[in-house]
Amino acid sequence: MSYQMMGSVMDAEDIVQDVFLSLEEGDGTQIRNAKSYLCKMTVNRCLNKLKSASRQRETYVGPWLPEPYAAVSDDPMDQYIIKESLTTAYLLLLHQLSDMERIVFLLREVFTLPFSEIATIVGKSEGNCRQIDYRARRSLAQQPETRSEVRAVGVRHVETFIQALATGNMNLLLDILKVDATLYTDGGGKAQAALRPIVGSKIVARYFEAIRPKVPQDFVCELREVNALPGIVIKTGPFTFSVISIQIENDLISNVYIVMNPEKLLHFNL
DNA sequence: GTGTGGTTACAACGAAAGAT
DNA sequence: ATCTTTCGTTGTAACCACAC
Repeated sequence: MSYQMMGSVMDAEDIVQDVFLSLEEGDGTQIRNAKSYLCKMTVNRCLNKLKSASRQRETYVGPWLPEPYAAVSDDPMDQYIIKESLTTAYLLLLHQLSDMERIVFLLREVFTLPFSEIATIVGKSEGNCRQIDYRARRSLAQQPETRSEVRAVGVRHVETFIQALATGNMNLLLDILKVDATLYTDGGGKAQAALRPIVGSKIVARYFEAIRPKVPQDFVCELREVNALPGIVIKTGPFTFSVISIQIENDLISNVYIVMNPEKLLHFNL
């Protein structure tokens, strides 16, 4: 939930660690409702971080994408966590909501807390929380579906993608991209990236053609699930150069998300 | 005027309690 | 055991206040 709030793996880990640290310091016996108490601590820390994060995001260069998260183990818990709720598209939609809408929505969705408890956690009236949640759900109603059979197609497309990148034959891309496919690149002003989303299969293919010479010669592609979407991790030596994930619609690629911002790729280098 | 956020009202639903 | 009533919760809409 912390990751869904922040859109950042590092921040989420910091917050969770911080919450557990203060739990150890405090006297646990006094806490009657542990679930609600933990939620409140997490929410407060998320809000604090978001206040400073929103200032930074106002000056963010180019499109902002959530930090990519790739499942690395066969741990069933990881598999559970990485399901549809963490797709890049879904996280992007979540981050279109206001902070309060996102908190109320996630407290309801993830922890299935009653509105009375959510109200005490966020310090608002019960009715207001219901309304906030209702409005959040209405905003999210346009959420794209990600069915499992779509994934198999996605993996095939990712392989084609890698082939196109490796050979430079961008015509391969035109066959698997929707005509109105959109490319989102997040360089955060630190890596070379497009300042606006790129729309149209031909223009997207041309973009990849243009950036191909800039990709280090010794790059290695790893086929990985990124934010529950089929994806590619591009590495040069131990360093992650960029992380690409793709969204499938009607058996074709509708959206391509590329994260090149080195700050968002740090945990891939660990 | 418009958008955003809060309050209030109300219908629908399900669970719990009581009556038969 | 089954039916009825009550009550709390939820989803939704309408309205209001405020900032821009």
